[in-house]
Amino acid sequence: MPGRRRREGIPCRPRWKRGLRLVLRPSLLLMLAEHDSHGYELMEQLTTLGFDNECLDSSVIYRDLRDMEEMGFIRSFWDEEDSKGPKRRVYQIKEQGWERLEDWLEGLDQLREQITDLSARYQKLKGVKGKS
Amino acid sequence: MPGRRRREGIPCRPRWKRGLRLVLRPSLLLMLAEHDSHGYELMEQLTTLGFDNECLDSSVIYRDLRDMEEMGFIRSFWDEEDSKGPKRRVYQIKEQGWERLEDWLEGLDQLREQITDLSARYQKLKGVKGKS
DNA sequence: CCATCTATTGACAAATTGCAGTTAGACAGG
DNA sequence: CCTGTCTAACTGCAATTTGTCAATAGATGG
Repeated sequence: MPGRRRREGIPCRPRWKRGLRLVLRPSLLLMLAEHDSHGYELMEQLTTLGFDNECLDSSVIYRDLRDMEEMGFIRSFWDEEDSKGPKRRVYQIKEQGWERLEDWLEGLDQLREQITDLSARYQKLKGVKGKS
Repeated sequence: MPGRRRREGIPCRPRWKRGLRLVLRPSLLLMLAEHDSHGYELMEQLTTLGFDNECLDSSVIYRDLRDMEEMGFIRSFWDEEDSKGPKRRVYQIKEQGWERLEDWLEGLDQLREQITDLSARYQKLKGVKGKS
């Protein structure tokens, strides 16, 4: 009945989803850059990018895809081929999507550096504390 | 009049504030781990951790400090010494704060790895596209 | 006494998220 | 035929988080 891919009643270490969400859009866009795909497949493939399926509600993925379509980064159409099961909405990256992907990755790279610095500073602090 | 540190009317490259916010709490906590401090000082020191003051409304910092106090990671008291200017609320890290800092940094490290993977996969893809 | 800098707080609209539910085709087993 | 399960996509809403603006207030310099 649920129609979604998520263990029920499990909280999923509270607020780290938030961080993961930041890379979700870029991740989806990258996968679409690799090849056209539909929501359900993307959702399953997200594990290859470090996501934990048990903790990601499928509605989030569909919603993000919709949003990205509205923003003009991707386009979609209903799958022509009769694959068994319900119809699939296949997404395809657009030129604007490539540009945005590049932007996003640049931003994420900055974030990565920030984390590196933060971590280094923490290690240094621990070193000082440890010696005293 | 404004009482806050922010250029007015400047949008600040739209959606990357969101990413920065993810490291804000850990950053504040780290700075407090280094030494006790008050909101205004912390705000100014944030540039040393890659934040852009022009893009961060001070109310955000104060709010986060308050939240962290409520969560039991830090404590605060009004500054006794008569430094000129208005009174300062000085924050101090608690034992629980050290623990949480460690947790947060661990989470951020995972995020860093995720970004690294994502980036690598993008570079690989560009390589393939370039050669064809 | 007026502007400016330091310092903190409050209030509210807008955006984001989590969670649960709905629809629906296909297929397998009893 | 009925039931359950898997695939697939979508909707609605309450709760949380965030962005932005405004208010307050001591001190200082002209």
